[in-house]
Amino acid sequence: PPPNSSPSQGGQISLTPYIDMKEPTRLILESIKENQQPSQGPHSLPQPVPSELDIQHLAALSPELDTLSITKKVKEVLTNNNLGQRLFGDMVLGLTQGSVSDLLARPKPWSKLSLKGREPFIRMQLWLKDPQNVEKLREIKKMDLRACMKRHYNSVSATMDRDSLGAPSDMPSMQDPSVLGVTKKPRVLLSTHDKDVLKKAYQVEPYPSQKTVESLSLQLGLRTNTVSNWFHNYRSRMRREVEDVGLINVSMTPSQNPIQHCSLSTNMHVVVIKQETPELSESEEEMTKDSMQQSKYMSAHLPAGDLHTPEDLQDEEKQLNGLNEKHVETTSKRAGSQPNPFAADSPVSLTSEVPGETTGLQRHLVDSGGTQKRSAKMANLDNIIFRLEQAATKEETLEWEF
DNA sequence: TGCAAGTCAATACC
DNA sequence: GGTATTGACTTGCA
Repeated sequence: PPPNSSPSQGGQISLTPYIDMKEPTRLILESIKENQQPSQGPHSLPQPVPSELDIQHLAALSPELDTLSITKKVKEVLTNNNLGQRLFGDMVLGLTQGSVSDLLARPKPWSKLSLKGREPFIRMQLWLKDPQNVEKLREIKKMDLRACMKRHYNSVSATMDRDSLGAPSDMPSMQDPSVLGVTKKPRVLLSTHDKDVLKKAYQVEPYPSQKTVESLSLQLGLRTNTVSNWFHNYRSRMRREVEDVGLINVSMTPSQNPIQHCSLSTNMHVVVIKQETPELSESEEEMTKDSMQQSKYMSAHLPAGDLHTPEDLQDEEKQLNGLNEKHVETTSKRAGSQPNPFAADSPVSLTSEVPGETTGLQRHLVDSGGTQKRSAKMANLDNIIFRLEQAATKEETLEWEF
């Protein structure tokens, strides 16, 4: 990394925009600003090749990019041209296949990314804008293939040479870490039972004390580090899942998405059940997206306090099993469009700022027709809003079923 | 010191 | 063989 900047987190890059910036960076930034949506076509002009420092400049100075559409486009181009994630990761992003897969499948919204986290998206955007992007990768792929074949040929002949010299045929290759005196630590594979126990412990205590970690590691026969790592990873992945909800639902039709089960905070679950309507009109699909985006918004603003009690958690599985019945019951109980006592002053109010007026979402529903089904949905949405806001003010706990 | 964010890389899965 | 998942690790921050 360059001496005057830090690649990750917290805006440590202390650069003066547009003053010290090298010419290529300025040109690239201008081109990103010009068109924030990814584009690819014959009219694109060749880009200057950005350096590592340029990328960091861009991450710091770039306007907001649409990470979802960037990854969507990248996936499309890679798939259409039969280019693998490994190749793309190696040659374009400087990341491994697993990281590329993760990034493409679960892009974080731009605003949630650290400077370092933004770099791959800058690289993707620049790659998409490069008119020769596919050709370049294809060429590299061909060369790679040839190199592989050459390596294979060499290794075969080397084996034959060894054999002819009387060397053991099972002699380890120099790539083998054991040859270099490095003993590879075998990967820990947690059993389903282990994971179940850890998940249950997480529900009760997402940030376990040292004592809890030790007791869990004893109980499961794992190293304390493994238990701690599991909690770190699980928290991080749960958070990401929450962020995904909005992004994923934008591109997913309700028919593809019968049940949404996600944690809204580290210890709070939301279960959204698709209503059994055979077909949804465009406006109704929009409504589903809207409500999920609202959930996403809320999730980012909800308190991280412990909203579960251990007693409730014991019944979690039962509750999940009986969701359909509960859903009907809850919906019908609240179907009377219950007034929301927190609407006016809640810091995360989703309802109209003017009391008595309908929200944009409500208007949307009214505009799209006044059928009974829509009324039920409106009531259901009221219920969602009401409960989200209750949770935001910590006045209601536990599982939410909509 | 504990945490989040980002990533690697082994393994599972299709 | 390509992609997805996930335990482990590094880095930087508060």
